[in-house]
Amino acid sequence: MALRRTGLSVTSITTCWGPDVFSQTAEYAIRAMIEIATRPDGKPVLSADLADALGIPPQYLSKLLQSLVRTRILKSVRGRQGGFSLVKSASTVKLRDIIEPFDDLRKYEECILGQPVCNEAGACPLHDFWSVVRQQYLDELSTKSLQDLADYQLDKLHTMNAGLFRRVGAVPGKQTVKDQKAEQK
Amino acid sequence: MALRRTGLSVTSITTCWGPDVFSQTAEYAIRAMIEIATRPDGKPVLSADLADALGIPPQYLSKLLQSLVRTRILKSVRGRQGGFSLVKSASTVKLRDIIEPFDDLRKYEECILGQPVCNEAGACPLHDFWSVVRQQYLDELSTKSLQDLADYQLDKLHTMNAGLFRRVGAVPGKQTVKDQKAEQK
DNA sequence: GTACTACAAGACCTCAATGTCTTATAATCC
DNA sequence: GGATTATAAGACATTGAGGTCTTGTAGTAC
Repeated sequence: MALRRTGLSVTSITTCWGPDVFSQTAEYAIRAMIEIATRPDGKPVLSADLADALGIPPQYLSKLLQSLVRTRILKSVRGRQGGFSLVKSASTVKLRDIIEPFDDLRKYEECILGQPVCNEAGACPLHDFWSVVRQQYLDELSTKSLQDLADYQLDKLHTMNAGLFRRVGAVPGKQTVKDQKAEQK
Repeated sequence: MALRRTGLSVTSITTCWGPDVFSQTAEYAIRAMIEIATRPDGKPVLSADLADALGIPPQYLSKLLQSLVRTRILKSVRGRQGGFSLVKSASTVKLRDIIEPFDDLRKYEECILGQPVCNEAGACPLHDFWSVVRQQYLDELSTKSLQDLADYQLDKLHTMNAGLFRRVGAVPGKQTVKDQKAEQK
């Protein structure tokens, strides 16, 4: 399964790393939104703090959050006491709202085998199977809210206050970027 | 959803085209295998003929098929009367066998949200949902055989002898690359 | 109003999947 | 055995997602 290289070139077809449900960008967005939603108070969160807590490249996260500001599910405040915060309640933000700015869901309307026409009238061999799975996925995106995700995450953290997660930003006493800078002085 | 470009660079995060179930390469492989399996006789099929019938870049398809020869689900014969053909019966070739050389299915063991640990003990907010969908998908890969896919395809072609498919290679009288060359002379 | 802080935004870099080009090699027909 | 046909395989080109760097701009504290 590993790449087989001889000299400078690839002998066989380069092995790809397989399918992703979300793009890397969308995955970052989901995790960041959950993190923001689980912060106890509604205070704006610094992009750098989020990046630090979640292990996401800071600059990249910043641009990503700006995109979400543009789609009106986040707002940003500049200057001191600034940062990113939710525009509306987490329960009204659906998973789909977070993903759509990055992953084109129209992809799911296309045939899984790339046939130009694939519907009930003329389907590809995997149509029946895929149409079921696809619908489950799309339903989940439209149904599940940010609140649901945040609740789940908080519940987990409380019941098993453990070191299983790298992300502990929601835990009181978490060291922020600001704290670290203060220490260095 | 479209790319927003100003001058040479991209203003916002480049919009990705979303998730793919199969990589492009694996998709090609599946379609090629179905095509080979639906050829009436067991005669070897030319790579160029397949590429032509399926609209796949010929050289790329050639390399891809060579990979499948290496994994022993295809065999190739050089020279005249040569081409690619199945090693064993289509009913013993599972969808998984076709995909695995290209798409790393271990990807499906990982967390959909990229958390280092995500199992029953400590799950991400989407774990319950995703573990169901994932299993359905993996089951389909392990269960469905090339014969199933070929039967489905042949059935469709017979019942609705229509112009809905670009691929008509299984239809008797199909013009092959060889035919075209003959015409040009 | 000046210094500071934090978001905003475009240019640029990297890498892997995908696709193309060219040459080598093997099998068959005559 | 020589011409022909078709696979084999490495080198090279392309493209877009992901990621970094640098500079600009806006808001706040004092």
